[in-house]
Amino acid sequence: MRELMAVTKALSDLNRVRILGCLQGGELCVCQIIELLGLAASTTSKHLAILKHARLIESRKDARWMHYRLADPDAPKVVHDALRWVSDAISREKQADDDAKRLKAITRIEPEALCCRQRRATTRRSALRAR
Amino acid sequence: MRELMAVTKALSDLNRVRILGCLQGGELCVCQIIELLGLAASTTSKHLAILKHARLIESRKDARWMHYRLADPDAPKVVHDALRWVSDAISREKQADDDAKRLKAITRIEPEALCCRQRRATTRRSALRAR
DNA sequence: CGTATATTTCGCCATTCAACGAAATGAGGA
DNA sequence: TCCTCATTTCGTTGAATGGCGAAATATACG
Repeated sequence: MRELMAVTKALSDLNRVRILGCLQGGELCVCQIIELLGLAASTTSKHLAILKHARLIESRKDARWMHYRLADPDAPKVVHDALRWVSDAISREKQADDDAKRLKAITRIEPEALCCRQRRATTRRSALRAR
Repeated sequence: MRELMAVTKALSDLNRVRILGCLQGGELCVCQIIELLGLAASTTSKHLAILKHARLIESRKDARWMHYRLADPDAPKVVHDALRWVSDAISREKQADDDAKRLKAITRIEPEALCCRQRRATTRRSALRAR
């Protein structure tokens, strides 16, 4: 039951469902997910941790970058079936379309440049606060 | 998306998932669900309202009694598929077994007598507090 | 009509959770 | 080794949620 509830709780947040939707197109770097959701890096990281804890997603570290992807087929049946259900459900949502479009634009930017841009944005915010 | 998130949020609570599990055996009276979960009537009613709002369950009023059952097959696809997924997942959980056993005992009591018993229990609690 | 009663609604409290920024971590590269 | 930088962890805050009892609602029965 623990496992099942971890999955349902993971699915009960819009931003987490959006993440799953976007990962259907293949694995993504954290900075790309941050950009897509428009949330703080720390918040996004937490969402990813919750999804991972439910075993809905898996991760791969590549140098400084962390990539996330949907769970492999060898995941527990509960997880696999959940993923199938939610993927199918999301695909019929307008939000998924919009996200896919935005994601397309985001993936055109090199991850390197994207992170750089995000860094500048947060630095600017800090500077504003410090005044 | 609204509809999908209503479903995932409805599924994100253990007691609500348990309710769905028990309704697989057919419709139940509210007092039977209250007895099974061991929660206050008001709390149970709220859970049922959330499940109904997500369209996972439907209700039928019979005189003073309200009966709930799983959604009919003509429910939206998201709902129907969710119900299929969660039903399958629950069926493999020990909790479902335990609940089924307890439910069997509960359904042996006439609903009339069950409500009566619950009423006495709350009255007694109120009396204790009033001292 | 008025009483009894099954369920829901309301108001409250404690807990959980999503969001943030700051600090910590850890992996490259100078 | 020290610096840079992508990501995570930590601590805090405000909003949402689950729990309860009391009151309201709605239905049957005298």
